[in-house]
Amino acid sequence: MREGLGGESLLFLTDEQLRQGIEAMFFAYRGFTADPDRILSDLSYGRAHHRAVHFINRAPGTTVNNLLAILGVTKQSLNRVLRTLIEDGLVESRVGTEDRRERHLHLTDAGRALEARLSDAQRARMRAAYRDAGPEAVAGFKQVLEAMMDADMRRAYGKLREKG
Amino acid sequence: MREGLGGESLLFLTDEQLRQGIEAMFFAYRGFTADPDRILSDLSYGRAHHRAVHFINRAPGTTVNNLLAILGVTKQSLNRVLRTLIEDGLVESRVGTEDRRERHLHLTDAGRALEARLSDAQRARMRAAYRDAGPEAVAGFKQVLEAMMDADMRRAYGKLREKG
DNA sequence: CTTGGAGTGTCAACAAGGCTGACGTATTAT
DNA sequence: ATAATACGTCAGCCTTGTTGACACTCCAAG
Repeated sequence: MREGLGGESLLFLTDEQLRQGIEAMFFAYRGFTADPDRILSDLSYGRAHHRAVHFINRAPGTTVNNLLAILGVTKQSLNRVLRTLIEDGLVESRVGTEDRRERHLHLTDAGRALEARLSDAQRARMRAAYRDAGPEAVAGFKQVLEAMMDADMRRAYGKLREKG
Repeated sequence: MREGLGGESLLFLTDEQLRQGIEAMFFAYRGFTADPDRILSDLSYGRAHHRAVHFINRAPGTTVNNLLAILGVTKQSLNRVLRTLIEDGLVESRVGTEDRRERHLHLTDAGRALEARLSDAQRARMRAAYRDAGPEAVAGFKQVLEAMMDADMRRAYGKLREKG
């Protein structure tokens, strides 16, 4: 099996290398969420609100069930977040026309404004990291992350990429 | 500024590319924590316990303050986790010899066993992802993650790498 | 037209794991 | 002596996750 790779070095698969990757993920994820978290705490929102707003912006008109699957939480959990966002006028819930049981979610202008604010903060850090690392590193970064996802999340991710 | 990079393509810095990276981080982090989370929930432990055990294993004899800085939580939060780990005989807290105010943390045999179990699960996924992506991708992956960290976390990460 | 099931919303209760603030107690440093 | 440090702990609050139960609307199949 190792020989099947044509004798190339497999040193990048040592436990120590893997552990470094694990720790890198941990520390990097903290940085990844730090900037939006600061903005959110001023508004007494949390990460769950950010995630909802992000994916509603990404796929306007998405149904609650759809969002549930992407976010991987229970409807009760999502509903609590969604309710505050609707009350605060950031999200609009429209009864479906084809299937009137469904609620289609859209951002209001205020919602889009918040999304942009959060996105900008998060993208600024990503942009700096991407620029520091360069295009080849970025390609590798995405490749590893995609391989790390659960199969169903990889599918969801793929669908979102198509839309982009 | 763009010209300063020698005219190379900067398409990897578009907002759409950045957004894909953001979503990749989100989905990948879920996969990253999924396997240990399953093990932990059977033991009525959480991610916080995993993190503590991981870093105590990584830097045996570390002090509480040290761990606090690495984990980025309050001492009250850490203490709650640490207390259960000590009660359950997974972690040992030894009074410092030089400075007797300090408590030095060590894993017991049982603690090491749990750490290994969690590590193995997490590493298995990382190893699969690394192997799928290949060594060049892994190098890029780490480069981007490191660039994404806060400065102080990058320092902490560097220190841990030296030890490894 | 009735009935089952899907999609949704909501109530209640609970737990993990963050947070702040305050206080106590060794121990060390000044 | 006094101040600062390291740690533990109590109390209380928040977000965000969980289960379980129940009701409502609406679609589709019988």
